[in-house]
Amino acid sequence: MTQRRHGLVTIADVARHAGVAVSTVSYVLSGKRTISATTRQRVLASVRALGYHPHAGARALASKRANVIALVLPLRSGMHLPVLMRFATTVVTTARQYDHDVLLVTADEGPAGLRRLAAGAMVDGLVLMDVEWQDPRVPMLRDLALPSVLIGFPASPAGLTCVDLDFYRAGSVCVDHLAQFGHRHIALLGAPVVVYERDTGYARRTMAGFTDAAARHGLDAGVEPCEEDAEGVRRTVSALLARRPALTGLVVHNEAAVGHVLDSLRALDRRVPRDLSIVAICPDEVAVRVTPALSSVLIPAEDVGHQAVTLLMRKLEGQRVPEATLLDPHLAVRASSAAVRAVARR
Amino acid sequence: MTQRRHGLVTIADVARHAGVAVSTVSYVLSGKRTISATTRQRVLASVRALGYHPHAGARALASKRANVIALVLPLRSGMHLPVLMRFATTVVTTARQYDHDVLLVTADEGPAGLRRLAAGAMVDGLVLMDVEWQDPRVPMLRDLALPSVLIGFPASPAGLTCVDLDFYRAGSVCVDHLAQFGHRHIALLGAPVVVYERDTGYARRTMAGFTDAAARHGLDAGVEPCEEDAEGVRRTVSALLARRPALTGLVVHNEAAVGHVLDSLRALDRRVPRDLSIVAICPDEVAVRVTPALSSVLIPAEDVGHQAVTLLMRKLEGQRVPEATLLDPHLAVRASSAAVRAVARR
DNA sequence: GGCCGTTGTCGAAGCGCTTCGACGACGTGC
DNA sequence: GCACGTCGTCGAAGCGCTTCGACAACGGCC
Repeated sequence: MTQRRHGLVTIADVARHAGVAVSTVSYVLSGKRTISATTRQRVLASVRALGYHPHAGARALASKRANVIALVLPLRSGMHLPVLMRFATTVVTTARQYDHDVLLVTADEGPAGLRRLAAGAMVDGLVLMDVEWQDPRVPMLRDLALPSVLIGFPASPAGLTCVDLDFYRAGSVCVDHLAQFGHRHIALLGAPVVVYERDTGYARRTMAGFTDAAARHGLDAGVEPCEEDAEGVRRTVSALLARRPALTGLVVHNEAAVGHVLDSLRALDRRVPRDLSIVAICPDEVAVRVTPALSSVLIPAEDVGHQAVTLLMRKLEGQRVPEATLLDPHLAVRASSAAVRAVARR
Repeated sequence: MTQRRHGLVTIADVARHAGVAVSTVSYVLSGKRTISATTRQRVLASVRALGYHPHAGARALASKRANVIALVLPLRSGMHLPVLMRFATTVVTTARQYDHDVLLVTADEGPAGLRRLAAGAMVDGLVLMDVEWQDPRVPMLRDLALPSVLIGFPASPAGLTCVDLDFYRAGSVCVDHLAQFGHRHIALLGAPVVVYERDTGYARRTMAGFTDAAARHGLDAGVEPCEEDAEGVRRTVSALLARRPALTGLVVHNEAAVGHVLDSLRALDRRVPRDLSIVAICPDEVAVRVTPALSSVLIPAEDVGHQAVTLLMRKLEGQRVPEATLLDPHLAVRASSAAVRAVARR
């Protein structure tokens, strides 16, 4: 367009064009000193006329701020990709609102990778996605001197800034919903055993929320870890129904298993929601893709991503932020849950 | 670690520590001038001792190379996320091998976003993922003066650098496979009608490959566009089977529909592969997740991502690269395809 | 043995930006 | 009417790095 032959439009070009000093242009653009309205207009007009964009490297060098944050993805690939993708795009768009760009970092460079970014002043801060209970990235965070925000909770979050869905309340909300519908015998179909053994934060917290709420309502409740493959689900479900024939309500916190659960119930000739009400904790996409559509507490990818970036920006400005930010669960009632029938079947 | 109290370790620190000039350190690190072995060792030792990493901004400013490439994701969200994610991580790791980092850019800033990156010298080049037949990002690419590589083919790829699976050959390979198994009556179950209407490149090319190969083998072949929802698939499949009862081979190029296709066939009491052989063009994950596992041509996410970055790096070094890079399809034979039975059923 | 071409190193000049201190040109207050 | 802030602008000093030209030191050559 209006760019110079070879190379970029520099702030000096703008200054010349507007007939002011370089520093004046800088102050107009940053707003760090008062500039008269007339001068400001003139400068801004020149900026537009020349199509000026500051040179990121020069800015970073002089200001000691790169205006870039890193989005650090974990190595393992067990998580739900659509949700992760929504996180990522939300992080990017939110960061842009704060005039920051996003550097995509995979954890496979390990600690050295993050250290490189820090030492090279490439980024001003980090957003770590999908943080696990025992996350290898967390220890290094402490001696890195880079502001960071974690999505998910590690075992010892003291001194860090963490954001996540409030899984405890999510568990409770599901139970509350079933209780309101008159269900007295319920179960939580949870993550695979290994997840509990790994001591993963969110699974435990959901379980606690479920158990506490059930106790509060005086319900007959139990927790079933559950594998994710069709066969494993089938076994778990039929064993559960055989053992607790009075069961009428099911909370499913295992998005991979959701489809198989419905298949199994169909195979066992149990109708949803006539014989059994289901509430799931899973991404909305999963909940509406199956038949019947599931009442569910969704994973608020957009909210979490937005919150994470906002918190990080606050930290970059030197403000203090809460260590834990738990986002309220929101229950969407759909076709899979209904009032318990007056007379118990079979 | 060994970093200075406040602020970074600079090249000057290294020079002082090693007892050489700043420029000498620079030349050791870049290799752009011959340096004696002894000096080099001394400098490298100092680099390690101090934990030196060059300041990215300063380097970008002085060298006019940011050592960062942008990964541009499209706005629409119709594509297969796991594959996209594998693309992305491959791009990141490959870029790292060339000492580059990756800036994540969503297309929702539009042309202005890319222009900003170019003008601000934030990135040295672009990788555009999931390029469509009529992609709004493509026109601007031409006057942007930034090296770029596209994943996928737009309508007019002249002057650009594009990488993708060779869908024409993918279509052919599927037909060849079925023909070898003796199938004479086959069909292509393709993308939804809108995709063909949108004139999307890959769908057309697959179709052409399918049709040409079928003609070459003298097969009875037809193409069926197919919606992605369960009901639409069911309709299409039963209509197809009713219309062409002799059909024994099916090529499915519609990853979202794959599961529904199998469901429909099951409902119609057609066994796979006994009554009907299926070959799919889809990500491996999709192919092995269903029962029976599908013979399939996979989308080589890793190869494509790797190729894209490699090509971009070659362009950054001023080398010429081919405009089109088509990756060979690879057929994985699994349970869903078999020799046609000697005597046709029903 | 003087000359020249290498080889290895140095010093200094920027790259484009931010920021600090300086400094006219204004009111204001007495 | 003079000293004093305040406001708006400027010039210059870096930020940490790359790169260019210069230049000792050293052999090889006739």
